[in-house]
Amino acid sequence: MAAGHAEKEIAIFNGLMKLLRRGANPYLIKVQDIAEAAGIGKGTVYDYFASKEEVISKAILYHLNQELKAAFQRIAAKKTLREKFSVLLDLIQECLGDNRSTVNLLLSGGGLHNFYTFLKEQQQELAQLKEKVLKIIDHLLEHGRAEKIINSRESEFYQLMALQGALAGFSHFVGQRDLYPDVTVEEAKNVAYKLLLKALG
Amino acid sequence: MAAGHAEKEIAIFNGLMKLLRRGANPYLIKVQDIAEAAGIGKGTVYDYFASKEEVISKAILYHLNQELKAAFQRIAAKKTLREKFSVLLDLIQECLGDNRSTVNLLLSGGGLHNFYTFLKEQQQELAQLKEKVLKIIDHLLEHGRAEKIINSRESEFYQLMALQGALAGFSHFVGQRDLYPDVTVEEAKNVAYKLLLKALG
Amino acid sequence: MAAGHAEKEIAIFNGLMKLLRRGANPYLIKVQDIAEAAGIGKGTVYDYFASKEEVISKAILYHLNQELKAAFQRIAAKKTLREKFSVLLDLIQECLGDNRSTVNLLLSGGGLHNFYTFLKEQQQELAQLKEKVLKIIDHLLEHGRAEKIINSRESEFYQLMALQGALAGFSHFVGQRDLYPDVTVEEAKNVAYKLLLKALG
Amino acid sequence: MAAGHAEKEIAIFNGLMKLLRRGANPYLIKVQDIAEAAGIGKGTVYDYFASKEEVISKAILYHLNQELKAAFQRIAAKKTLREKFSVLLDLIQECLGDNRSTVNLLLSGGGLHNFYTFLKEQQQELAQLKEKVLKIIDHLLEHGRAEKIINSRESEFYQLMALQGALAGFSHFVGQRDLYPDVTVEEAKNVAYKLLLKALG
DNA sequence: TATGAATGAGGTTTCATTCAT
DNA sequence: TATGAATGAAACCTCATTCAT
Repeated sequence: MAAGHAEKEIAIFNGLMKLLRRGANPYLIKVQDIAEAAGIGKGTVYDYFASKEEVISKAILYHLNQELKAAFQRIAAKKTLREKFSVLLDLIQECLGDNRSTVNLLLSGGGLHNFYTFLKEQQQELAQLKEKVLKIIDHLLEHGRAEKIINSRESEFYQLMALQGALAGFSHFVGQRDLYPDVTVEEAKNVAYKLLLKALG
Repeated sequence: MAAGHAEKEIAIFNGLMKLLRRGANPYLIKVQDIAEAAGIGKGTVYDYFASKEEVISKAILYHLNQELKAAFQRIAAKKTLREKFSVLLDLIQECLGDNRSTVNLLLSGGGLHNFYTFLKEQQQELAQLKEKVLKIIDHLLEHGRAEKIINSRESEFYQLMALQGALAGFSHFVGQRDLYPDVTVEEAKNVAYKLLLKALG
Repeated sequence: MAAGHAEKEIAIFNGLMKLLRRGANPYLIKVQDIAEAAGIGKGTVYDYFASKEEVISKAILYHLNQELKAAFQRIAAKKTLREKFSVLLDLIQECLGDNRSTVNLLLSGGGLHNFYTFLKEQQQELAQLKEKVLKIIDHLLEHGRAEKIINSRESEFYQLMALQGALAGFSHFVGQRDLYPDVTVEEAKNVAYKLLLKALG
Repeated sequence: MAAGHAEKEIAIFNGLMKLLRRGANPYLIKVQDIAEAAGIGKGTVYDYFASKEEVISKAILYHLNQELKAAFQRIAAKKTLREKFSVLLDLIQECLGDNRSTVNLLLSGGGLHNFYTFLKEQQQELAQLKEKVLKIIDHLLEHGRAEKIINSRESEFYQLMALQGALAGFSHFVGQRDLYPDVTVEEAKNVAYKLLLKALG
């Protein structure tokens, strides 16, 4: 995916993400909007994509891939589980700061096609993404086990659910800040880590 | 909300939910579809609602209210935290069985307006819903404390996040069953409860 | 026309005229509006008329007939040409005071079907109206001749055009008062009479 | 107004006028009709105008402007009042020949918004038109005074009403030819001129 | 290759008319 | 007889897509 994208395609992807980050609803975006955001003509969009649905789907997937790759690098760069987890929480916060991010939906039960139905036509890409997410999760769990912070008595499924739970708890906090006016992000991060340790320690 | 709805309104609400439960995307539903699903004429829809967006928004909110009320009753009917929690997990599973349920979105960070943008015009109703959800959460936590299963040393925020986390972990399992072909629902429920206890016990 | 109208019909006619006098555009009036103005149900309108167009057409004609009958009586009641002409000008002014009167259109070249296309389906009634208007005109001219104010040297056509002209001049004044802020109605009436005399004296 | 109109706009204006001259009622014209008359697609209409009402209003005003400009030129080209007045009567006749002309409404008391309600949203253009009409009237009166055919003893208002009256008398004749089967257009024109002279000579 | 003017299918909405009560 | 809830035909308008330039 990294390769094989024409310069114009990237411009379109970037334009579209600008729109989505600005809070635009993918179902309500017009081809006109996409062309404008990319700084190209409306017809040009169709020189690179077969339909509006395809542009939007591919743009979302392209950027998710980018974000996940960057995410993995930022996480891998840290040495300890605590730091890695902290970076992951930061990433979640950054993404949820986007009005309707994409990453947060990966975490929820709904999955990405709840975000944009037509993504389900991109099964292959979706599978790749899922794998990338799992790779990150696995990376964390493995590290935790290596550090002896996570004990290996529990099943892999249990460990996964524990991690998901800690992340989802934090996601919920970020998404509903108004419910917790007195809680700082730092506190919430600590709580999430504490939950992780209690579950897996 | 329960009261004050004409018979036809309810018919429209029910028809619409039938569509949504069948996996229809609210953004792609046509007024024609709504009328057909309700077994009425297209024009009749406009005798009761001002626009398509209004019908869909109000139908979603109406049914969420119903579901939450029923949920609370089913939960309240149980005596122990373990049973209450189990019922809540069952509810989540039932809802996520719906192709794109509504309840699961309440749990995710995104919130309901990620499900249907135009809901944000129904602020009042949305606030009511949020309160109902919190009431359920509170009910569980209180019971847990009364049963001495949940200790009161941790902050309320911590308790909330722990519960959210356990629920979200299970939601993730239900939404991504294909990732865990060997795990039964019963096992997943047990894991979720175990997570809850470890976090709050 | 005077007879043969059910009480409800009259109510509908009166309601409609209330709307028209209020400035409503006959093309934009809804059956709902008509029913409301008449204080009856929408369905009832169709117990008395075959279509919306028919109601409106017949209402207009009914009221024009009434107005013309009253007009003739008011004019006939006066003794001298001067007085009769003055009353006619008063009538014109009253009618034009109505936002979009009907009488003024009789005077213009366009004719009544410029006011409401569907009137042309009521040929018979329209002919009756035209005759009533001519009767009034003739009544004035005859009186003028009897009073020796109008000389009989000129052709009947000439006399008609002269009268029409004087009336139209005044109509124009009434319809475009803003063009003549310094001219009083009384002055305009005098000018109109002067024009008549000059033309026919 | 002549300038600043895209080629397509003019095509739409011309198509619409074709419809109106053919006797179409502006309230009953469909966007489809407009597009067909202009030989373009339905959507294209909306590339140039915001709504059906706007197209129709602007088309009417555009053509009235054109007609009035041409009218003024034809009148100004003549040397004597008699000839100028004769040309004006010819113009009236030509316009009234159109089933529901526009010019005739300028002459009647009703004014243009009786022709098409939505014109009243184009106040600026309407004012321009009124001025053009007055300019023509003034041009005639001035010439008459210069030729000593019109004496200057009477007030300007009187002169205006006299001219309006003569024109309206003729308009009435043209609009109601069936009432005067034995009168030729030439005779009617002579009568109108005679009325003018009697009133103003 | 890139464009945006043009298109018309298809959507939402209105409202005259019907008909069960 | 009188009603107004219900209907769906038909209107307006949008916007994805095409294609001549």
